[in-house]
Amino acid sequence: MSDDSKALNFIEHIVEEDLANNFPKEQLRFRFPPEPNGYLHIGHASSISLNFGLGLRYNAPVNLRFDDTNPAKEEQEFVDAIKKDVKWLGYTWDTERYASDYFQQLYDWAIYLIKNEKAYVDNQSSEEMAAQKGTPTQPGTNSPNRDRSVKENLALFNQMKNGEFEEGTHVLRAKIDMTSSNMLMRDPIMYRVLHKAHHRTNTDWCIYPMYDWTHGESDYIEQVSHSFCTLEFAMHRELYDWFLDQVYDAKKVRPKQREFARRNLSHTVVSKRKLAQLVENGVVDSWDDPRMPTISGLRRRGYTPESIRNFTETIGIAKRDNLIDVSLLEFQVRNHLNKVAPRVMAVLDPLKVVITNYPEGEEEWLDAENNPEDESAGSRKVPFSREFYIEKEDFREEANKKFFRLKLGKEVRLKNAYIIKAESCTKDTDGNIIEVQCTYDPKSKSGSGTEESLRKVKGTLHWVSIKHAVEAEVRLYDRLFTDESPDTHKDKDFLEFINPDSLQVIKGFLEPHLKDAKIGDRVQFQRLGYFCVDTDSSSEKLVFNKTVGLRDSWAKIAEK
RNA sequence: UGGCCCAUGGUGUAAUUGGCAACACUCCGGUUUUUGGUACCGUCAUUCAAGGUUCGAGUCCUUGUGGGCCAACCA
Repeated sequence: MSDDSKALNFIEHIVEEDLANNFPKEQLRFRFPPEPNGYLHIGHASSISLNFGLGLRYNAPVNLRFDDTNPAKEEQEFVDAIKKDVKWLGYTWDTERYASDYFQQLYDWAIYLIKNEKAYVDNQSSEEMAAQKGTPTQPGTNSPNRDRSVKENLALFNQMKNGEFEEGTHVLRAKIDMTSSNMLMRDPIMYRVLHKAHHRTNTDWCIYPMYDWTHGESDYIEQVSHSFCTLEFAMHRELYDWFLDQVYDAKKVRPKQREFARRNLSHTVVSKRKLAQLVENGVVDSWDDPRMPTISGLRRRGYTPESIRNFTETIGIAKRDNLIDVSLLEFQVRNHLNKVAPRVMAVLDPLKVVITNYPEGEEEWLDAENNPEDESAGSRKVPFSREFYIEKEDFREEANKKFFRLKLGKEVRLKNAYIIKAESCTKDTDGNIIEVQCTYDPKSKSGSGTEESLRKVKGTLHWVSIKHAVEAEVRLYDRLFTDESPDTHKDKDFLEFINPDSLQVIKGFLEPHLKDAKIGDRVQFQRLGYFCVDTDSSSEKLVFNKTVGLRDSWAKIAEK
């Protein structure tokens, strides 16, 4: 998976440098630390690939750690979903950890800080504390409670822990520097009172540690050597280090925080909060709606773990702002599915064709190759008869030379079958073409080896015998947002850019063996794209999702 | 008015740490093809700007310009 010949990203350079400076390779340890307050998305995939990729590269353990310090937002449902997604992506964690496992240790350390006069209880309102905080250009002022005695702080903190105070009335603060140019160093809050049940510790605690107090210490407890997070935490590093300094034992590994830029994908949002809004507002059906950029949404859409991993590898890791074009993601699914997806025929916008010189009532089962990219995939039989469907857009009464498909008086090959010639067509009262009459060349059967079968005709069409067709619901997806970067407009909310046509549900006609398709099966509808069987599918009602279309150079020609 | 981070083709990353700007995608053009798919070939940047150091600068220095981040009892 990690190829030594491949260029290193800046994170890997940092690790290499540490190794070169005699950091013991056996002490390398990483972690992936999601908060269980939502589902993982494509942005997390980068972080997952980075951390687990590092683990694979250096044969080092990687912990899955849930950053569960806020019981108001976190749920077991999310823990389960996150574990499922990481596994599905193909990664294995060393141990499953929870920040909540460390509540007692964190509490003990907090007492230690109080005793060292590095922390104090503040019982001002949040408004008062905010006022004292100052601004980025103006220093803050000290809290009147900053010089409380150790004894008093200990007593108050104990009361906080024992549930004697209401939420919002008391906090424990680190005593650092109210004049620091880094706002986070202006006596940050370590603990707040929250009378809420936690999904793991239930009501054991009513004081909960804040992120900054928890994260670095958790890394330290787990002896994580390198702690990678996104750029918005860069300013937190100073605080991360300060908290570590308070408890650090020089004989142990001292975790190092470094930051990388979060990956932004075009035409979507990559923020748990905003994705949650899409679900709550009913813009999509669920977190795993196939239009969502969540791991579960991509899975349901038909993406493979390999394609997502290859995507994260090709987009890399860096520190600059970015907006990754979805085409890089789409390329990876096509690339993988091209190798593994069986080819089948399906008509999504049917036009009836009748072969006037083909015997009525007769049918033939023709050989069809399952995958030209994979000989071992073998072949199957497809039924052919006098009446079948082709796509409406594959027929025109007349068209110019660039149109290789069926037109009156011209020939076209039916994939795996015969060469046919359009003779005439019939229309309804509105002038819509409703049927095309053709003749076929009986000697032109695919694979028969006859001179006629070897004839070259410019176009080849997919088709489905009407009598044998299996019907299915087919869900076609378009990008969720009309703007390539919907959440970067100062004057407009991202919800204003919702694409109203992101989902189109149609009826498709499939070749018969597809009636046994199972949920999750991925196939290529030839000439159309890759599709997979949706979780809503059943034996009574087949449901397919369009994963991604094939590259379509005809569409580009047709536009001109 | 402060602090921190960043700047390489249309997009995303590289560049043996000072030595011929590379890879993938996209776009455009072509070859092959019983998928207008796949595969294959080709075109597309003197690295934000201006100075400086150097035999030599994407890489180091200075200044400027542009962008992002920083004041939740969120993570």
